[in-house]
Amino acid sequence: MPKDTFINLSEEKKKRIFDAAVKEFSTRRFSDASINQIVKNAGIPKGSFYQYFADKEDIYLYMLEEISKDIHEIIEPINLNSGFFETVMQRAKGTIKAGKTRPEYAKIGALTVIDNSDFILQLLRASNEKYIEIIERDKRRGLIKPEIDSAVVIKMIYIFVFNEYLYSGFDETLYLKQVENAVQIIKQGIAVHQD
Amino acid sequence: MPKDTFINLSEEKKKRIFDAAVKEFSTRRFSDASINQIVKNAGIPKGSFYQYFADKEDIYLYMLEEISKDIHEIIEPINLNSGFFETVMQRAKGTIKAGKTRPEYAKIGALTVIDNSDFILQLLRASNEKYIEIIERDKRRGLIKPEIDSAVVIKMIYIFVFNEYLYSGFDETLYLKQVENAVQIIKQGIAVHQD
DNA sequence: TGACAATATGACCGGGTAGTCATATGATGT
DNA sequence: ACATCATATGACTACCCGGTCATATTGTCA
Repeated sequence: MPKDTFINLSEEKKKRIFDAAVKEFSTRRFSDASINQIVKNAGIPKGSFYQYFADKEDIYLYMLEEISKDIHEIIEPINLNSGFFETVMQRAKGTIKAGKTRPEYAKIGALTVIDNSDFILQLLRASNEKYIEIIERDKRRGLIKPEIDSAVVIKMIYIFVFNEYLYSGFDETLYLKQVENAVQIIKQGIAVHQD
Repeated sequence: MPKDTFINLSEEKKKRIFDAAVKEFSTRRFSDASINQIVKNAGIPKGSFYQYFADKEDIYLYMLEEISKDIHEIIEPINLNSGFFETVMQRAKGTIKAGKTRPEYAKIGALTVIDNSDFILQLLRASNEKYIEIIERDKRRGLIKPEIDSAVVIKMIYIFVFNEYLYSGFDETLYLKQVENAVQIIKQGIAVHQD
């Protein structure tokens, strides 16, 4: 977490630094992002950065927290009672909605898919666990075949959804259509069919 | 393509340079790979490299060609009459077989998935077209639902198959099991079912 | 006002990168 | 033996990076 010297900064300055971080982390993967660029964009000296944050991971986590606060005001919270497929589509639509007002946020997420640094992998693992739980619940509910490997499904969805956004050139219509296709295919593949 | 000065080199020296390229490109993505590292590992001066190759793309393409020659001696050629799913599994098994004797080759392929540089994207696009054709043929044969978006399927398979190899820590058994699961799910999702 | 602590600052360090170029070496033909 | 040409070489340029640190500035309290 940021140091006290950062916390005590004026809101204006904190905003400037946050914006600079968003700009950099939405352009380059965490691994490639440059602190030099961030300080340049924020208009603060290099030395000051290290008065505020321990390192690159520190400011990245801070940025994610701020984004999380911001995003909750834009998109409706995910309905915890929804099944897995609905949750994924809700998530995809949320990505688009957020992407419309804050395109950078969606890009930050998309860039995590092509970053296999230990730091990013650990972040993703935590986020995936939530979805694994939903799949397991759907299995208990008799909605998803019990023999399906949750981890495989998560990977298919996660990688596809984000990579697609990255490669579809952030074209929302195309993206949503492709995700819908992918979800349909997987749904057909793993759902219990009533015949 | 490499310059004549390279072509004229002794086989031994060419091999050394090829090996150095394989070592570097199997460790870091094309975008991150370092020519300095390659020349260090090959034991040639920096200046010589530029006598042999135009740039990083040049040696990468040369390396791919050499690998392609080498690989055809290891794995059986893909049966052109197979359906899409069999082709994918053949490909996955080929990856493993090649990975057993030449682990670096598989890693080079895996690293392309997390590289979205223009150069790599262009290479992948060409390779994907082959598979799109196979899917289209299966549609005509009545094996795959005609309404399925081939591009979506390709992306699911391609990204998953390679990413999985990257993240499964190159554990062949785990990898093959996961790919089989994924293919099963997609097969269930896109195949025409005889009921 | 003076003293002390908190904060700001950018030059600097050691490391990396791609690519160039003047010079050295070696081979070849006369 | 000499000239010519192909090739070999590594120092060098011009850039990037993360991180440090001595010094300057500002704020606070007595």
